[in-house]
Amino acid sequence: MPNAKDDKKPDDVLNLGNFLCFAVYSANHAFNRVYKPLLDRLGLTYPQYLAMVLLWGEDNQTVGGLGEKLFLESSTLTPLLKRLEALGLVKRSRDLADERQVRVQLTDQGRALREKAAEVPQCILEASGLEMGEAKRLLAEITALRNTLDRTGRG
Amino acid sequence: MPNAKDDKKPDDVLNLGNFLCFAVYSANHAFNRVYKPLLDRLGLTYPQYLAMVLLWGEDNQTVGGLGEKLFLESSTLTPLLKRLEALGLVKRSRDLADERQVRVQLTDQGRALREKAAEVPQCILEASGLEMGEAKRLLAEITALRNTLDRTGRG
DNA sequence: CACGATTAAATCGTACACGATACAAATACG
DNA sequence: CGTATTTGTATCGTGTACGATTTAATCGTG
Repeated sequence: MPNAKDDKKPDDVLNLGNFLCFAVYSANHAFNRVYKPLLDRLGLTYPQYLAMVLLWGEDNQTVGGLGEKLFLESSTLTPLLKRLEALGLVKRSRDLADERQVRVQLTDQGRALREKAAEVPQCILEASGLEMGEAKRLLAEITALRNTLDRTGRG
Repeated sequence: MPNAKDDKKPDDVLNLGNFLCFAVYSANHAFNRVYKPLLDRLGLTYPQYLAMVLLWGEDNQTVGGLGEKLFLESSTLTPLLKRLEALGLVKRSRDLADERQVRVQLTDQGRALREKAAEVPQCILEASGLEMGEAKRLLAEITALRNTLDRTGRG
């Protein structure tokens, strides 16, 4: 009788369906597709929406501060924020005390968009098919996974 | 004493840390960063690696077949596969029976790369900090979530 | 058999996403 | 003080990713 630890076929190891990374990768794409029609009505892309959520929570953040929370580099954020500025949702200006930093402020239009975006989270939760409790548990597990991976990826 | 269901501050709803989508989004980026140094040694990007995994499992697939498994459009896959072809890892050729389809075949070099890539999944599992059992459970939950989202995103 | 409809890839335009690099402002330190 | 180093953004090049469109091949129906 084969050992329970060794009786996997070699195919199992390289079957994409068994890749946790691929589950995450494809779930991310699936979220994107669900968000798309909702965000189209706001004129935002998904990463732009995430940046706006942060700014709605705390205005006048620096590029670096936003990048740290979003796990994004300035090479990604700078053009994204410029697009938000071109849309008239934010204003970017050098910090007077430290001119290396750029601060991002919501415009009136940017603040107003918050109302129109209010229903989005509920729509997403429904699309996930999860109860609030399940969603929170899964959220905690995936966040913990991300933090572990991130320590490896940087340490 | 406030009702347990209603005593959340409005901020809770728009706190990025409570977004399941953001957990998935950032976990995906974190996986990418862990994979990068491993895949650099193979000369592959992460999506290219996923495509190769599928081809190692079943050679001679069509572009559409790969796209269905990877949840990617031909507009994404075509250039990706052209890069794999330029690397000498695959060959692309029209299906003789149905010339609309393009079939992707591994070259000897592409097959050989499988050996060098063999240790990758184990490295990733270790980086995730999860036991095999935990990883499998999480995999199943995230896959189920993706499938639910996907039904909404398309239906 | 013909011809409109469908299908499979490819192409194009826009928007992430990152590493490498550049550059200016701020800090450290002799 | 004045220069070396560090820090915060921005820029550039490469590679996804998708929707809209195009093109060519196949299929369906008359």
